[in-house]
This record gives sequence, C-alpha cells and structure tokens, in this order.
Amino acid sequence: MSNVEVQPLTESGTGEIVAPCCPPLTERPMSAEEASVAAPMFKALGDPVRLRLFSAVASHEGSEACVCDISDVGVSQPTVSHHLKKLKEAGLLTSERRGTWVYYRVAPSVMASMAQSFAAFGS
Amino acid sequence: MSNVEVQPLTESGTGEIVAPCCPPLTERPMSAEEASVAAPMFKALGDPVRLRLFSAVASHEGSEACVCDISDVGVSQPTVSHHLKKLKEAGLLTSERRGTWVYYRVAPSVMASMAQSFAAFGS
DNA sequence: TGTCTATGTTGACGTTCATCGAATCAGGTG
DNA sequence: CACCTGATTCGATGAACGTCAACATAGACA
Repeated sequence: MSNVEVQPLTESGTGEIVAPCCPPLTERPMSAEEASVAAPMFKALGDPVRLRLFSAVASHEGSEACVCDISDVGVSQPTVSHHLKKLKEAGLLTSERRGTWVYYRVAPSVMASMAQSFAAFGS
Repeated sequence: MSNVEVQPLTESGTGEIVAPCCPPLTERPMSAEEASVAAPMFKALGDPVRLRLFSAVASHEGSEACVCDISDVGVSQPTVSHHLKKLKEAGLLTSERRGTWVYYRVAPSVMASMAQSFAAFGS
C-alpha cells in the first residue's frame, strides 16, 4: 500500500492543475458525480476535532506544522493520528517527514477549489 | 416549538451582520467553541445528497426553490425532506410555505461566512 | 365536507463514525 | 543501544447517520 491519497482536483500528469473539481455552488445544480467528489471534503471538515486540526495547520507559519505543535486538542494521540489521516485521505492535507517530526501542510489547490465553491457570495 | 433554528452568525437586531461566526481558517487556530459551531455547517454539506440539494437551491432562480423542483436526487421523498431539515438545522437553508408549496432558500449570511473561512487563499 | 397533492414526521434497520486503551511498529536522534 | 515521535492495529462501545415505508398534516379545490 504505497502512498495512495485522494486527489479531488483533476490534474495533468505533470501535476499541474487543470480545473477545480466543482463549480461554484450557485452556478448550477451539482451533478451526482461532482457531489460524490466534493462531499467528502466537507465531511472531513465536519468534525470539530478535525476542523481544529486543519485550522491549526492552515494558520501555522508557512501553512505547515508538525504534529507535536497541533496535537493539543483534547483527544488521545491515536485519535489525532486518525483524524490527520482522514484529512489526508480527503485531500485537504499532505504530510512529509523531516527528521524526527512529521509535518502536515494544507493542499493549496483544494483550498482554492473550496473557496471557489463559495465564490459569488460576496457580491 | 416556534421556528427555532440555528443562527451561526451573530447579527444585530436589525439583521445586519455584525461578525461572522468564525475567522478565516488561516488566521489563527480555531478554538473548541468556534469549531463546535462551524463543524455542523461543513457536516451538513458532507453528504452528497445534501450537497446536491443545497446546490440546487442556491443555483435556482432567486436563490429559492420549491421541493418539487429539487427532489429529483435519486432518493425517496421522505429522505429528501429529512435532508432539507438537516440543512435547515445547520442554518444553511430557510423555508417558507406559500400556498401549496414549500420554498427553500439559502441563508446568505451563512454563505458569506463560509466564503470568508476560505478567503486569503487566492493571494 | 371530502379528496387530492405536496411535505413533514415517525419508527425502524443496518451502516458508519468517533473515541478509547493498549500494544506495536517505523524512523530518527543521541 | 535506549529513547522519542508518530503511525498503525485491534477490539470495543456508544452515538450518529442514511434510508425507507408508513403515517400524518396542511393547503387547494370541488
């Protein structure tokens, strides 16, 4: 089981982003396929602990943080690891080991995609 | 039990938005209280059927639609009603009966709040 | 009044989830 | 080597969820 992670954005072979997964929510009714892609992202943020973990990573310097910096959310260490894995599987975070610590960072393309989902609401 | 619904945004008596429920996800780590308020909104959108229903309402003319216009999502009518109720409880939709039909519309302040959560990513 | 249509509600069923303790494993440091 | 950080696994439990069929309700219309 090599590093297999969900990639909610359609990317070309080179890793360049081609198009976000879904249009703005107000543009047109979402198709079943689009919804089945986008819903897991929202679902991943639908847990308070995961939302705090994600926010902790996103607000950390350089949009990355090691687990030791963000694991103070009131649940056990295996549970933290479990939630970080869920966020990774949803494509919202990526992880990288550097020396002793594992660093998590937000997946910027996904964030841009979600921002786009709620665009056209600030008008 | 009068129409009691979640109001994730703090509003003044006049209905003017004072402050969104939560800061941008990148601004600072979310507190437990903020997360417990914001997570249900994401959770409500974390189901494919609900996401499609919400998108159908949001993209409909005037940001409102009667159930008969959006209930073609492949599940039974009671299930549609159930999901619409969930979206209402999460504060994402409001409903109003006009004659025979019940119309749902998006709660604009909440949408603006979620858009703000993902702001500062386009920089 | 009765009947039809459009929705909401209820109860049930099976599934998924969040969480824990405890143990173990893997990689890195000293 | 011992020690640390973090991931993984296992079993277990209680809660929440998605779905449906059946029933109830509310308005429109005759």
